[in-house]
Amino acid sequence: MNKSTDQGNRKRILTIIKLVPTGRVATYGQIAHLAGLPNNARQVGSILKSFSGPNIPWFRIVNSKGEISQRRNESSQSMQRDILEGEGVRFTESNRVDLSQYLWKPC
DNA sequence: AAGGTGACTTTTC
DNA sequence: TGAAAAGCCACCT
Repeated sequence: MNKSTDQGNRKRILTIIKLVPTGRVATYGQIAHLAGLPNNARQVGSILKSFSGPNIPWFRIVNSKGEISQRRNESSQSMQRDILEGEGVRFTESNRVDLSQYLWKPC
């Protein structure tokens, strides 16, 4: 495996994220799995942290509990929730989304 | 080069 | 049910 492979993984992950439709969410692990990196959920978060480009619906990625992951700078967290609610995603009283309802199921 | 870190997940109690 | 621990792996010091 060479250097270009790693960058290819990054590109693959971003490509998958772009496929998540409006009003739906996906988990870090799910994205990693679809990108062919089954045990690299953490890397998905790592990439989203460093790369915030256009056309990347980063806000549709939540953790396995259906909640918005905690981060150093919490400014983007409230923004993430606002955007999702704007797309019709409802949050429970425990600040989680119902994955059985909103989780993206690729066909 | 070796050890710490983190926008995670799964298992264990 | 839920908190805590263990597992994981690319990145950064």
